[in-house]
Amino acid sequence: MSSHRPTIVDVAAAAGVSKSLVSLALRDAPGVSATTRARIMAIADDLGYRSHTWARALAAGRSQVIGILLNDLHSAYHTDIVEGIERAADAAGLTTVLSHGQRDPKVLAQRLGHLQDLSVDGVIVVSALLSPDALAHAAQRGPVVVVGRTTQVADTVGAVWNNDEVGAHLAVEHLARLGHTRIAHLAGSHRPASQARRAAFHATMTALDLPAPHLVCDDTDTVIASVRAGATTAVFASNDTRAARLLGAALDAGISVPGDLGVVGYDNTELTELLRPRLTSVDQPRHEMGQRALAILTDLLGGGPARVEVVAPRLIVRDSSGPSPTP
Amino acid sequence: MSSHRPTIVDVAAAAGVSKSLVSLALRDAPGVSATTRARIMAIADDLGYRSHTWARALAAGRSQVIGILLNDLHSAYHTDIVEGIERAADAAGLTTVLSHGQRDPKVLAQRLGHLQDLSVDGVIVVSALLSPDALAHAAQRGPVVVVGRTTQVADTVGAVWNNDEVGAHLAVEHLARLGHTRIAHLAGSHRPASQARRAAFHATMTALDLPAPHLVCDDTDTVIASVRAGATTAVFASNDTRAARLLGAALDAGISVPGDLGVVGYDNTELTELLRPRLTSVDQPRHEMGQRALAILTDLLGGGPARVEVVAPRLIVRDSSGPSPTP
DNA sequence: GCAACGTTCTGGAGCGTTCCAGTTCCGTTC
DNA sequence: GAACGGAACTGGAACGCTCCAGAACGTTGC
Repeated sequence: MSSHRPTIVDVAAAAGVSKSLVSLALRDAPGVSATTRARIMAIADDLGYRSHTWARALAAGRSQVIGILLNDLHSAYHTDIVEGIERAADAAGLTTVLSHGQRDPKVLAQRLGHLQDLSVDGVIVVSALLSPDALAHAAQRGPVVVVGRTTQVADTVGAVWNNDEVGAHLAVEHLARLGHTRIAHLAGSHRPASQARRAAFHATMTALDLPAPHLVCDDTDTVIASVRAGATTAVFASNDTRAARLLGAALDAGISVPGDLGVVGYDNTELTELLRPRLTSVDQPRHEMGQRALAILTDLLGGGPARVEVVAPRLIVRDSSGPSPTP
Repeated sequence: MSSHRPTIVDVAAAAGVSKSLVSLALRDAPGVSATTRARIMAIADDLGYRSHTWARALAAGRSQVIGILLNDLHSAYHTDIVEGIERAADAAGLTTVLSHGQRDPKVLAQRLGHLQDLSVDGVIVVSALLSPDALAHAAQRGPVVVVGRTTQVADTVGAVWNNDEVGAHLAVEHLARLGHTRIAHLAGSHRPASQARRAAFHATMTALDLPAPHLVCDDTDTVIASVRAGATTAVFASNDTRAARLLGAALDAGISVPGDLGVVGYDNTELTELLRPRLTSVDQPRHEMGQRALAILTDLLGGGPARVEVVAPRLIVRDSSGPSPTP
């Protein structure tokens, strides 16, 4: 009645072979006859044997486990990326564990450390909040890939992000094509992705010859005031949550969307379908980004160089963007 | 230029003491003089030593890591619970790792197995999708606490959930007090929590002497049709997402909320503030639930019995519920 | 009939840590 | 000055596994 978790030694004893052979058999390694292997497998199963991941890792030097660190769990955006990673990891026979950092760079860095303490084989950071320094530092301990735009870092860190320039361009062009000329940008933080979207907003406005000044601010009230004053008829928001807040504020202010105001978000989260009007948004291919991140990581594990991949976004048109009101 | 991660042996060599002493010093164990301890600490720090969690776990038989399994990452509801758990875990000096099961009982069971393969000290399951059998089975391998209502299981599994009866009662009573008599229930799945809410809906309707029949269905269209027919003026939805869909459908159908239709959700997720009108909802004390789950788990680790705790929800009134339209 | 070979299997060392039973050293006490 | 006791420290076994060198055995070829 030993309540002990069975080990390969137990299996070996039951099968009348050495523990080494059990190890080989269970790992599908060559050098074990088919019949013996089958017998060992059956006995292991019978005993309820499960391999002890970390004992294995300790002995083998690899754990076949990768860590995923995400910004926070609240974000609908990050989770699809995680799914992409996990699907690819499953296919590659890797296990994943998650951790998250509550949107706080300090916590993120700490959790990244914890993850690496577990001696996972590598870490994928799904967050743009970690400084290049922190990433480079972590990369000294083990392979690191970041999903999310960063200012370019040490070439030891792999990265995947979407092309924010293209995304912003798609959004603004779409609004312009609907006849809007007074387009504002509801901007995000000062992180690289937001910066890029902001810069691309300006560039596109200029390229399309739309009349200056181009209103850019990070504050809903200012935008609403501008709409009321007739100085803005459409807004490109730097993400869906901001767009949702703007939508709420517009309805509160009696501004009809898309009648008086066209709105385009970014990230194509599930919010887009829950809000009314449904939100036009720029979609990042999140699953694909996750897959690519894992591919970069496995290459890194195989001794390859860290590379950066940039994927293309596309615009999903829904109800929040319509023709410009005739002036 | 050994790129090797430093071990206690390296630290011991550098400090000119035995590895045992280093181990003691780093763990703050007694039997080390203050000066030696300080010296060892300094040297460890210097070398960038970090303890190898799983080697430690292997030797000590405990890892000080607990696993958290969640339903899926998309759910705004679960994430606060996780935060509650993690905050408590931090305070208790435990590390956490997450995993999730994509809303699929099969995947959940598999991930639960993976988590236990990592030989974490215990697992908290934040999902109501796992069968009592699966939970009991997992509990044989190690301590398990579930957050979310389950039909009562083996007394080896700890549990926390909110009092759905009280929650449903609060919602219906609120609507009744506003003058609604024709209240429908937009029901959830057949899981225990939904069942309980449904049953409590009926019980409350009866207790309040509201006229039968009490419409219960899980389909938005039917509810909308009933509102159109004048047979329903208010809806208690089994969760916020369902309520959000109903809100969308109502607006699509030209039904004004709360004018023609009062809506109350459940879970008080962030959706409640993003939607218009803002959603009245029943709040579960999610942080508290997470904390309690961890408390139960640590008691379990200490050899205590598994217990079940039920916490009280409360109603948060917002804009989606207003006085009944005069008939 | 014997060497050479391939296949299957074994024993022991080692991964980084903890734990336990000692050992050493120093200050007290009688 | 011998005996004791406690604090500080050490060495080796153990945790469950992998890896490697080599043993055992049957086949093949000459």
